[in-house]
Amino acid sequence: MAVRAGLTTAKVVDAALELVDEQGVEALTLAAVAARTGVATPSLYKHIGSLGDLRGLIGLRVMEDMTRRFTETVVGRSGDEAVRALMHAYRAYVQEHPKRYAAAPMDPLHDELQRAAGLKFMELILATLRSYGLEGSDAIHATRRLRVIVHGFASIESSGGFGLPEGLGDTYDQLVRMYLDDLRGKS
Amino acid sequence: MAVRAGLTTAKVVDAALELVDEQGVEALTLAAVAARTGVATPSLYKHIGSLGDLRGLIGLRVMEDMTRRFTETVVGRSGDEAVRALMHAYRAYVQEHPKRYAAAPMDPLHDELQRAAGLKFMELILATLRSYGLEGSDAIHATRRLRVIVHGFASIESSGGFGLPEGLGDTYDQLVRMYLDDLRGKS
DNA sequence: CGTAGGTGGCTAATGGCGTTAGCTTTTCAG
DNA sequence: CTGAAAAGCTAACGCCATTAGCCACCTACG
Repeated sequence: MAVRAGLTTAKVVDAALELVDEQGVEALTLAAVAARTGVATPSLYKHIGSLGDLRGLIGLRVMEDMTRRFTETVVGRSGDEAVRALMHAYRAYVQEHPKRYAAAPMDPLHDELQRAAGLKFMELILATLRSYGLEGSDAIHATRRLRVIVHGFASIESSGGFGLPEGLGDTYDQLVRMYLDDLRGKS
Repeated sequence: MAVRAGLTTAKVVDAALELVDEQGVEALTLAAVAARTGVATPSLYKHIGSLGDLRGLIGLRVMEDMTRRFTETVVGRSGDEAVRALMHAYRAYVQEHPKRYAAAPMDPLHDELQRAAGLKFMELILATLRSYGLEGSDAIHATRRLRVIVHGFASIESSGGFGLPEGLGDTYDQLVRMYLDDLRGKS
């Protein structure tokens, strides 16, 4: 009689991600996800291996989501315009999902599950910088510098780390300009 | 007969910080702190209000420790030399205590307990930038930019977020130079 | 149309944790 | 020397993750 919930791993991740968006990573609990999906807690184990696994899946999802959006943003652009678009898309994503950002893996390359997604993101940055003709380690350093800036800003902003929200857009514009000036000065 | 442990709040924080340094923030548990201090778990409540409080105290301690060290570093220097010293001291601290950095509060200004320490750190940055003669919001933006860079780099490095450790010092040097070039260009 | 097996759900139970209550013992001020 | 505050303890509760074992549904195959 009673119809089944019809869960899948993807639906569990969906619910978990909603929960994180609404209440933050600390609130991510199997009990809460089970309640949200209308199932008893142990039933989740039919779809995920553990809470740690679920965290990994959420991180993967976020990373893929970000990379997909940023790719759409960057495609068809080049040079400074592409870099500006990428950096602003990064901030916009984190502003839209501030709680979620804390669930994004900072070291995707060291996780078997997330490695492919991490590489894809790295390659997106490299591709965005292509028109600057950077070679070898110069390209790596430039990628790292960009990542430091976007992550540093997003990390602080999403956790309310800037005292006042006033003029944050200006601060970010300055960071983007600083990065581009530096990039041009080296090319 | 049996001699008392003679705990104090400070000693509890000491033990907790050691634990964090050794095993990471996720391992911070009242049970573990109790074991390390040779006391039963509930006894800790004579010295702290809750686990959350202890986390706040640890964050405060780290922030004060950082500010103290950076102040020693910066005192007696000015201009580019001071900024370079501050930024490198920041990285050095996080390299020495990578796990601990995850326990540092990112929004100290919004916590009653940590606010004073957060302000002190902010003022240290402002003082370090003093010789550039920045006024009003320019000083705020410059402070934010510096914070974004040092936190962004330290955060990624301390969590193993850079694929390879190779050339990380070069990347950081480039970031410092980029920041200084930008600062000079604007002054 | 039926039936066997796999799949997805359930309840019960375990162990670790934070926290509270209430008791005992140490310490030390007067 | 004494009494009370301070600092420890044990017991107990509830929440959580996880495991074991059970049952009902769905489906593929006869």
